[in-house]
Amino acid sequence: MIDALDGRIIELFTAEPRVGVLEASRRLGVARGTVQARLDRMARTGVIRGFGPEIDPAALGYTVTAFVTLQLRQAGGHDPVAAGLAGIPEVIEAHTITSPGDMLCRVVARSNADLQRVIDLIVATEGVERAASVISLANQIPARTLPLVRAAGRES
Amino acid sequence: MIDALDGRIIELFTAEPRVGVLEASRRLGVARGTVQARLDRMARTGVIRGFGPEIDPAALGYTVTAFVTLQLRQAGGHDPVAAGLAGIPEVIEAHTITSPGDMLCRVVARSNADLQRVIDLIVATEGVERAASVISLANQIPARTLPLVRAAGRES
DNA sequence: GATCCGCTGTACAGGTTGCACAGTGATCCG
DNA sequence: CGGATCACTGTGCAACCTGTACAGCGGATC
Repeated sequence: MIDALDGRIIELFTAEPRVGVLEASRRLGVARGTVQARLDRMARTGVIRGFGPEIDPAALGYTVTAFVTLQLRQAGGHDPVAAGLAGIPEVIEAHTITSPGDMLCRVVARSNADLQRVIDLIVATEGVERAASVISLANQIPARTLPLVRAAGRES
Repeated sequence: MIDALDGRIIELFTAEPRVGVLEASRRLGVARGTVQARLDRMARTGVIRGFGPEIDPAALGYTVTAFVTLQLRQAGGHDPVAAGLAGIPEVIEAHTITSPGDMLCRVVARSNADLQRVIDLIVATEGVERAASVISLANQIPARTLPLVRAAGRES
C-alpha cells in the first residue's frame, strides 16, 4: 500500500503543510521528482484524499458535539433519511450501523439549547422514529490518522 | 466569526486545494492581499486548523470502521484510559461522553477479524471495564464542514 | 543477460510567493 | 463635523518554487 518513505512524506506534510515539494525533498534526503511522484501516486490511489483546509467547528461557534443514534421506521430504507439529514448543516457525518434499521450521526451545535433545536430537526426528518443522543464532554483523542500511516508504512 | 467572503475562500480551497492565493484572488474577484490576509486571520483564530493531507484509512487497508462505547472503572478517571487508548493506532478518535464514566471511540481495522483484535486491545487497557461496539456499514454522510461554513458565512 | 521500473541530478521557462507601499472608502469616536 | 482607524485595492520587485523534460543508474524480474 504505502512504504516508509510515503509515511515520512505524509508525516512531514501533516506537520508542516506549507513546505513545498522542493523543501520536502531536501528534508527527506530524496530527489524532488521522487517526492512529487509519491504524492501523485498517493493522490491517484486515494490514500491522500486532498489538501483542503481543515475547519474547526468550535472556532465557528459550534462548540457542542454530540452523537445521535437514530431508530428508523423499517419501511423506506436508509437512503431517503440520509438525504434528509444531509439538508441539516449541523449533521456533520452519518453512518448506517449494525443495529438493524439504525444510523449514527455526528452533530454539532452552538449550545446545548441549540442542540435541542438540531435534534428536533433530526427527529422531524421523514423516516426517523426515535433519536438518542450522547454529548461529547471532551475530545480526548482528536481525529488522527498518523498512527495508521506509521503502522502501514512500517510493515510494507 | 467569519463572513461571506471567508466562506467563499474556504469553499474554493476545499474544492480545489491546489489553487494558489493569486489564482484564488482572481476567481473571487478580490485583491491578492485580501485573500492572504483572510487566510492568515482564519489560521490565527483557529478557524482553519491547517492544510494537511487528508488520509483515507480505507485506502491504507483499514476498511472497517466501528464505534466502540466503553464503560470505565469508576476509580482512576478518564485521562489514563485515554492515554492508554492513544497507544493503539487503530483508535482514531475518542471522546468522553455524558453517560457517566464512559467513552466513545472511533476505531478502524483491516477486517472484522482484525476488529476483534483491536477491541481486545481496548478491553485490555487499564481502567476499561466493558466495551460495546457498533460497526459502520456505510458512510452515508462523509465528514463535512462546508455546510457549517456556509451557514456561518451567511449570517454574519 | 535483457528489460522494466523507480530514483537521482540537472535544466529551463513561467508562474507564484512574500513583502512593501500608497491611495481609497467605510466606520467609529470625540 | 473633523480625525483616526481599518480593511481592501492595485502595484512593484526579487527570490523562489513548480511543472516538465531528459539522461544515467541501480535493483528486481523473468
